Order: sequence, then C-alpha cells, then structure tokens
Amino acid sequence: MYHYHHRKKLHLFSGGIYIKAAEIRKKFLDFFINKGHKLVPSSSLVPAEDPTLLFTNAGMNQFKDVFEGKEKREYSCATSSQKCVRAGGKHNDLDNVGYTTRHHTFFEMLGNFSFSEYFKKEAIEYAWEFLTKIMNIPEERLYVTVFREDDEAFDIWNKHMGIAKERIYRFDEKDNFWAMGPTGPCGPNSEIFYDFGEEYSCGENTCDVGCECDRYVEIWNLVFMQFERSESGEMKPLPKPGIDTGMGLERISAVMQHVHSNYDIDIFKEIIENISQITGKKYTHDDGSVECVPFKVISDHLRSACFLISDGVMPSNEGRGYVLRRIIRRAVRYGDKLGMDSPFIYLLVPILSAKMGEAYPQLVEKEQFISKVLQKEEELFFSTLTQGLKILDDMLDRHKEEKKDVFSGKDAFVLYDTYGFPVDLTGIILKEKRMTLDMNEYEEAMKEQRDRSRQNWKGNSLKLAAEEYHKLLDELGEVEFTGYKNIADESEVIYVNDDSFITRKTPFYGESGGQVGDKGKVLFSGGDNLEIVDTQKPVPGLIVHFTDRKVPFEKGEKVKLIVDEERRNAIRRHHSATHLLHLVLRKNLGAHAEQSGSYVSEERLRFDFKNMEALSYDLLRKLEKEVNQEILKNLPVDMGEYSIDDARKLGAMALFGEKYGERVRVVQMTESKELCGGTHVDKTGDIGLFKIVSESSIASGVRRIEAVCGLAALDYVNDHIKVLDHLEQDFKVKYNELPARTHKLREDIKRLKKEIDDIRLNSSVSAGESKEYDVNGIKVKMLIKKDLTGNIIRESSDRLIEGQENAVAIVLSEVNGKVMMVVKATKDATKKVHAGNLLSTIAEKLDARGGGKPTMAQGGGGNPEKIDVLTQELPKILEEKIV
RNA sequence: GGGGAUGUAGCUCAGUUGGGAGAGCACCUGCCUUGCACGCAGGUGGUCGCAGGUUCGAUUCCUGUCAUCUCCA
Repeated sequence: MYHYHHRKKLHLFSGGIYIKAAEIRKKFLDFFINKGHKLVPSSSLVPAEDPTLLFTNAGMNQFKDVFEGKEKREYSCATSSQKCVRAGGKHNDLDNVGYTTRHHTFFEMLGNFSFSEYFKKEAIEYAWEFLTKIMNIPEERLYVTVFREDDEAFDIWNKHMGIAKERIYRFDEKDNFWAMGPTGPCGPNSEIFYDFGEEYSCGENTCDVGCECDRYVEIWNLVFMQFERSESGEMKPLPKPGIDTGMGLERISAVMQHVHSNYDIDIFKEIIENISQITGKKYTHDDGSVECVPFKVISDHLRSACFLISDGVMPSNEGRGYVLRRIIRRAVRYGDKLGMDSPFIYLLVPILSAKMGEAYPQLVEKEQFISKVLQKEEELFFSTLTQGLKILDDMLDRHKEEKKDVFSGKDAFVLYDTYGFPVDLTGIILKEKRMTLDMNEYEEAMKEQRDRSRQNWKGNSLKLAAEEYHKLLDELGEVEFTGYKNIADESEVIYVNDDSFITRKTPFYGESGGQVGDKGKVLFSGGDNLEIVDTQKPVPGLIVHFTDRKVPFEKGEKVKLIVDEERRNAIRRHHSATHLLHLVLRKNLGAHAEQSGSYVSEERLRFDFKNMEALSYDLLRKLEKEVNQEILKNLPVDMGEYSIDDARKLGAMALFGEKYGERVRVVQMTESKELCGGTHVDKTGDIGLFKIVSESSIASGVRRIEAVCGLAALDYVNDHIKVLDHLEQDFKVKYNELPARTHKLREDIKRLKKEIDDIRLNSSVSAGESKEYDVNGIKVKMLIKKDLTGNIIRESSDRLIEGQENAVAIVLSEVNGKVMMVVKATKDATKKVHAGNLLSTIAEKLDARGGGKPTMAQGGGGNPEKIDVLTQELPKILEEKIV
C-alpha cells in the first residue's frame, strides 16, 4: 500500500478520486481529440534538424516551424503527450533532481496546440473544463495568473469564466511572457496553479501564488503566441496567432493521486520499490529527507537514460552523448550512497519497460539493447573510479612526503578534469585520512577552464551559407526534381553563379540522404555542352549543378540536362541494397540495429548502424546471403508518395534525425518499407550481386558495413579471384590448399632465419676472424666482417666477451656502402674505458658518427674505405682511450 | 568548439637524460601431481596507434593525424 493516505484529510479534495498517470494521459488526449484536435505522437527526444536544441524539452518543439509559418500541416490544431528531457544546454535541471519534489530530467508534457484555429478564449475554456469537469478538481483549489498587460486574458477569466478577481494574478514578463528566443514568435501566457494546502506553505506572510515554496504549484501553462519580435526588439502582431500549452503529466498525476511529491506517483512507485529490493535499503515515501534523494535521482535518471538510448543517443564524450553519460554517472554515484559498488542500474530496465512500454513501445523493442548499453557504461565508470583512486593514492603519497595536510585544489581538479574522478568523492576520501581540501584553489582552476572554453567559442560559419541558400530558395521557389522518371530533361536556367547554376526543373539528383549527387552534361545553345561534375542540395527544395568551368550561358537560357545514366544506375543499385541490408540486419540483430548514417555512390555503399559488438565472419556471410536472397526474389520496387500520416500507418521506417515534409516518398521492396527520397532500382533483381567488403567500428555502439553491388561487386570478386589464380600457379596447388601451404612456408622461413642467424653468428665469432689486443690490462677483441645485420653485430659483440672480465669487443661491418659498428665493454672494464668515447673516436676516423653508454655504444654511416686505415691506427687509439 | 590524459604481446601494464622490446595473466609443449588461481621447465606471440621530421640510430625528442578516456562550453 502506498502512503498518500497517511496524509492529512485536508489534502484530499472533495470527490477526489485516484487516477493513474496512464489514465490521465489517455483522458487528456481523448478530451482534445473530441474537441477536434489531431492526435500527434511524441517526437523523438533528439530534435529533427534543430541544432540549437540539445534535446526535445517541450511539447511544442515539433511544431516550431508550424508556428513560425515555415511549415504547413494538414490539421490546424493538435494534441500530444511529448517525452521531454531537461539536462544540459539552456534548460538544465540535472543538478536539482533528487533535492526537490518536482524536478526531473525526464518528463512527459501534455499539450494542446492551435495553429490559428482558435485563440485565448477557447484555450482557457478547454483547460478549465478539463481540470474541473474531467479531473474534477474543485475550483477553490485553483488560481490563475496572466501577463500584467494582457487585459484580454484577464477579462476572459474574470467575465467569461466567472473567476473572482482575487483569484487572478497579474505578473511581469519574467513569469508570464513567453518567447522562443531573442527573436521570433512570442506572447503573453496564462498559468493555472494548484493549491496543495496550507501545510505546505513556507509560513511567510507574503506566501501567495507565485511564492517559491511548495504550496502553490503551476500545473498548466497556456501560451498565447500573438507577436513576432524583430531584431530591433519591435513587436509586430502575428497575422495568425496560435496557442501552445503544456501540462506536466507527473505534476497533474501528483494532484490526482493526492500526493505532494511527483516521486510518489504510480509511475515511480514500482521503480523505486525495485531499487529498494536491489539495494536492500528501505523507502517509504518522499518525505524530503536526505535518505530519499538517491531513490529519486536513480528513478529519474533511469527514465531519461533509457528513453535517450531508445531514441538513438549513445554515451560518448561530446554533445548529447556526453549529457547521457553524465546522467548515468550521476545515478551510479547515488547508487554508491545506497551501498552499490557494481553495476545495477541496468537491472531496472525491465521494470521501466513494463511500466511505460505500452505508451512507448520502443522501450520494449529495445529493452535488451538499452540494458546492455547501461551495463557497459556503468562498468566503464567503475573502471574510471578505480583508475582515479590509484592516481589519488600517488598524489596522497606526495602530500605525505611534503608533510602537507591540506590537499591541493589543483590536484583535485586534475583528478576531476583529466580522469573524471568526482570531487565530492575526493573530499570523502580526504576526510577519512583527516585531511582537508583547498576548495578555493579548485574553484579557481575550474573557473580558468570555463573562461578558456568560452573564449574559444566560434560561430557556425556553415549556417551562414545555409542562410544564403534559404534566401535564394525564397527568391526562386522550389526546383522540381524529375529524375525519378527521367534521365534527361529540358528546362530554363533561373540562376547562374560562376561554376554553378540552377534550373526550374532537373533530372539531376542533388546530394542528400547519403546518396551522392549526379554527374552528367548540359546541352545549351547551338549544341554546345558542358560537364556537370557534381550536384548538391544545400537546402531542401534547391538543386544546384556544379560544372568543371565557368558557366558560359546566362539566366533565361533553355538547356538540356542529361544525367550520366550508367553511373546513376550503379548508384541506384547501391542505394536499394542499403534498404535490404537494413532489413536483414534488423531481422538478425534485433530492432536496435537501426541505421545511423549511410553513404551511397556508384562504387560502393557504406551503412552505419547501432550495435554493441563486432559482427562475426560467419554472421557477415549469413547477412550477405540473405540480402542476395531478397534480391533474387526480383520483386518490383514501389515508390509512392504519401502523407506523413499514411506513411506511418503503412509502417514505414523514418530515419533518425531526419525531417520530412507533409508529403513523403515511401520506398517498398520485399518486406522493407522506408521513407526515402533517393533513387532506386525498378526490381530488386536489378541490384545484381551483393558483396560485403568490410565491417568495422566507427564510434562506440556504432558499426559500419561496406559493400558493393552489381558490376562493382563483380570487379571486387574478380580482383580477389585473380590473386588466388596467381597464387595457385605460383605455389602449384589448388586454392583451398593455399592456407596450409603458406602456413608451412612461414614456419620454414622462421626456422631457416634462425638457423642462418646462428650460423652467421657462430662463424663470425669463431676464432681466427677476430683480432686481439692487450692494452693496459684490458683484452680487446675486434671483428670486421661484411654484410652483417644490426642484430648480428650486437650479438657478436656480446659473444666475443661473454663471461670474460676486463674485456672490450669492437665489431665493424660494411653494409650498403655504410659502416655499422658496436663497441661493448664488460662492466669491470668501464673503470678504464668508456665504450661511447671509444666508439666516437673510431667513428671519427671513418667519417661516421655514434655514441652510447659506458658499456655499450653504436654508430654508423661514414666511409667504409677508411676501415683499413683504421685497423692500422687502432693500437694507438686503444692506448689513448684505455688508461 | 576548447583544455588535459592515454595508445607497447590476446588481457593488465612496466620501460629512468635516444643505443640490444619486458613482467604478470592467458595460450602451446613437456614433466610433476589426484585438486580446486596446482607446481616446475621450455616455448609461441609485438609495424611500441598512424604519417612525417631531427639523428649514424627514435618506443623514447619535435610536428601533424587518428582512436579512446575525461572536463568545460
């Protein structure tokens, strides 16, 4: 039994019934569907084509372009339950989670949206009806706020809805004016607050709606988008004002379940019970104590981590992946507080997927994959901690030597900055050793790091170019692509710039969706022609041809565009093959193995997909075979245009991070259905042979397969067979005996090499070949022999004086017109001679150079012809150097 | 985008002003032995991340590059 019924009676509003979160979500969506709204599914947590946004953090994200008028939809009002993440970037709640009753990194936002279908009056009516009639919340529990200058909204609440003036609060811009950014659509908003009751008040006299304390909680925000702010700050009324609202599912659930903390609602209940089971630590309800913090942190972070992974984010050291990593690590750190010293968060994935899988099926679909990613990341963090502990130990030793009992803040920073070892952990360990940490020094180092990062911030120059093309698109309008059916077409030139031009329509495919741009030629006045070397699609709707020299014709010219057909066909084969490969991969590896990038050219295809481990040789052959089986079905490829909704109904797969317009192309071949704007073969059989060339890793959790099709595959296979044929002739064996043969050869070579080395060594060291001198009690042995290898020279010098006392070996050899030499001295001989000095003297005589340690020196270069002179002078040199 | 760290045998890592590439574990062979990380002896295995440069000579110094880790934005 849960604990909301321990709360004071006062907290239960009259007639209040308990409603589960899933039910609230359904009631909300049904409510707005009945009001004529289009039900729109939650978009991915990774915003499509919005680099300014790290994660989807509000219900309206996916409608941003619609509000700005850049995009049109088939419906004029919509409702959704949107998954959101606030961690990293501008809205960052990461560090607050666990210490409050309402902060989450992951939450669901219920919303209704109007694109000029209705405005303030209806939005207010709907909200009030839902809260008071559907949810049955007594009006006396509710308060509303409006923007100070928004009399219109005030009047609707007061006169039209009959809400007493005292219950309507007017606030400033800070609280009740909403803007997407410094410029763009914006407007006043109106918020609805729920009063949890006096016992949650901070007790101050000033406590009222808007107080920071926990009594009055904002549950619904209605944004009236009615202005457009220009760069000068001027506000112009929007021709088509809109409505954007948001109600946090967790908050409204807390209200409807009569609990004060979001963490006490049903969604969290079982997750937290599970954490309690695994850790063996008790949890009753969120009473605001420190004991509750780890449970809240872990349950929250579990949700954000799992949802992010299911949307294709992988832990990494930059961008979105880095935020995910930090979320997971923070959860692990709080697990430590519950006594966990090994991976455990991944064990919670099944309960989450059971709890939320119905609303979000991809959680169930990818359950195992999510689990694996989490486990791996947890393990990685534990090894990071182990490494950090080792380094901290070294640092502590140094502090001990220097007799310091205040630990250097710089060292603590290095530990954190370079090795990812958390400072708080450093602090805890220092406490055990009765040391303190110089936090000021630490903070200073941190500040320096921040400043450095900020200074080096540069704007995105790429975006500028895109903006220019956007302007061009506005001027020229969209270019029609006729290349799905035609390979050649006639059209009018509408733009020329140096070596590029644009036509009204074109059969040339501009590089996009991983498919390279077409090549070909353009015929213009008088039968002249020009090579087109590349075609680009800088922004959707614009296709730009690039030529190999300055464009000789002008705007207005009628030209004939002819695509290099053979090349295009090769590209089509490779592109269609990626779809079949994608299909087969998902069949064999699971739903997680989705595409995360591809590249298609006339020569080959590259396909990146998510998977945690390398694919075995045998599996690759199996995949290859299955793709070829799909090809051999020789089924027609269907490329139809659908509305995005119909495409979804068909079950077509949309690519991660891609954004599609209202009308989309769906490519269907055998069982594969994908949204894709590329060019494809007519029948799968046209692909010809499909052959995998390589499989590799490109990032953690992402693998890459490269393959070739059609004639390119034939070339690939033949190149390999050619080598085999050649080897068969060389070795006089069948190709299947080659491995055994080469293996034996390698063994033979290894054995023979060793034998040769031994023979050379023995023969060179054998008596008679070396000269001996006795100088001042040191026995000197010198060996001169042509064509010794470096190794033999060293070995020989070793052998010459092996086991002897007061001995020096000199070995010289002429190799490739140069001299190589080694001087080696026994340890006792170094009292009288320095091998390095002796060698450099000898080297000087040969115009060579070299040096080394007292016992061993090497040198080389110089002039071998002087070796004879050297041998004559050697006794004298030795007399000088050995004293 | 910026800073720091690492990259040496299948794994974990050593390598001291640039001068013969090492240890432990794993693997193979032989011996020993009824034990549970058996012991002993021997052995296989490395383009010292990659590419330039300096040098007679670079795992070591310099430059660039890639990968991984880590912090900041």
